[in-house]
Amino acid sequence: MAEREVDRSVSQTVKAQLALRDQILSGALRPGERISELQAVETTGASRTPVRMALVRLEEEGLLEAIPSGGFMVKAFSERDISDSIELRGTLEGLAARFAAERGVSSRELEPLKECLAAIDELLRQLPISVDAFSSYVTLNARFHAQLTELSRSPPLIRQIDRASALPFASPSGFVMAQSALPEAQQILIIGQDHHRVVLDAIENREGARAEAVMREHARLAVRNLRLALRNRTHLDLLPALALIKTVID
Amino acid sequence: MAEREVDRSVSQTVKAQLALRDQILSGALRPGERISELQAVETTGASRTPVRMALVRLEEEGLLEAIPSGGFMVKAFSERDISDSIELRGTLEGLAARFAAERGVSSRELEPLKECLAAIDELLRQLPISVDAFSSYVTLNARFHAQLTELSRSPPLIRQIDRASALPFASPSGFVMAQSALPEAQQILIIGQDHHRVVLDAIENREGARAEAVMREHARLAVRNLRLALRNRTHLDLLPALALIKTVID
DNA sequence: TTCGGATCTAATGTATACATAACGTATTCA
DNA sequence: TGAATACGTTATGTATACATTAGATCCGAA
Repeated sequence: MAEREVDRSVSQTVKAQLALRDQILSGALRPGERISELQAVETTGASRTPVRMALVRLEEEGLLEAIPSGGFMVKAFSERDISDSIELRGTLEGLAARFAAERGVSSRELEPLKECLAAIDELLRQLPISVDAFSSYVTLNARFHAQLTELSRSPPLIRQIDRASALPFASPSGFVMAQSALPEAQQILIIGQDHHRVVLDAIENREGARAEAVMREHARLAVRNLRLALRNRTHLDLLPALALIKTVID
Repeated sequence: MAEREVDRSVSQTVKAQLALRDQILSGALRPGERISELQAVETTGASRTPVRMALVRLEEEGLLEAIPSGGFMVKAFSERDISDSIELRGTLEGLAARFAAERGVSSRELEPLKECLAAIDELLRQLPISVDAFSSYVTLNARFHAQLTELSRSPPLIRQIDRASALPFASPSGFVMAQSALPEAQQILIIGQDHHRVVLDAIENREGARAEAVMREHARLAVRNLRLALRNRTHLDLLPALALIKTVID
């Protein structure tokens, strides 16, 4: 085992999980295909025990499906599955926003959100938006959503949102990069940012229903992105986990 | 290993998972307490490998928490955690009801739901409700909720609802038995059944918003049950997973 | 030629041995 | 007497050997 540098700081289980997830998302493992443990042992460098642990975790994560006779296979997702997952995430984020609004949030807690908002404003100031700016947007957007979720101060809800966002195509920034080449891209970013602004305003004014509705609509934006990206198939390579999408017969 | 009858039809992993879950819910393992693998090996009869698999699954299920330095501990829940979990479940069921209403459901698909409804009606006809009837109600209620979830025809959503209902106190019937001794019990059952009736009507008429709102309110009924049960501490022994609730200093 | 059965192979499920890290205790020094 | 360090014990993380089961292939019979 001297052939491979083993980083002792991370557990073999985590390493195997990351490696397998990469293989799944990159398409090296095809949907419907049974994952061979022995093969995974070879590609990840971990032994069977941590590999099996990683497989169980990836199943819970939603990327794998247990085969009744034993073992796991890569899950396949339809376009409907993906849009439903996004709407699901939006519904949960809506609940988080409502909790935040109803339960009240101090201006101190709101501070980092507003900083995030201002940073995105800064990004959008210069049009047209560069690819670098898109990349920065993805980071800031993810941070905004994470912080917003935290505002609910509800550990069970935060946990569920994290789980719902674990599917790469369901995450808040899942389809942002995919639109970077689309003509509608800049408009969509501007609209999305307005959603961010409105939801903070609603939370600040303790308007629960408004905060919830806006977050739901915000997720719908991602669904629109998904549709656009699948229609204009030119930049599908920017999509994460494209390999998991059941290709419609066309 | 002749000392213990091993049923080969179920995997050791599943057996260990069931046994450990029982121990957690019955309070044999206390919240905050580290779960010793070796001890679990002795009590479950499985060896360390399946025990570890079971522990990972129970963590994903939400009953256990990973300890940073290694191993797992039993999770503790506050009253707020539980009511949030119920509201979370209600929100997801609301989404399922809305999907069903918006996407349309054939009368053939609605049939089993209506049978379930009629069976509960039959139960409620005779007042006061016996303990046996309560028990039947729990079964029928669980079936109704499961079938309703299926109506959404959304695998990702069904999956999430199942996960949200895995926590025993968050499940649709989690607090039904707890109220069996309360004076308000019969009213609550009657109201709950009306929710069932209304949500089916809404779905049949494709009224998405109405179906969603009713299911949310329906979950609120469970929250009220929780509050009532915790106030009247006489029949707390009927509660599942009571042992997991952080006792408020009183 | 096709269907059924048997055997063989290879996979997963399980058990256990080993290594490493963490925690507790005891002893020593300040 | 208290605190810090070192050592020992016990836990978890990992690797691997073994067993059992499922799937595939091949042969034979109808």
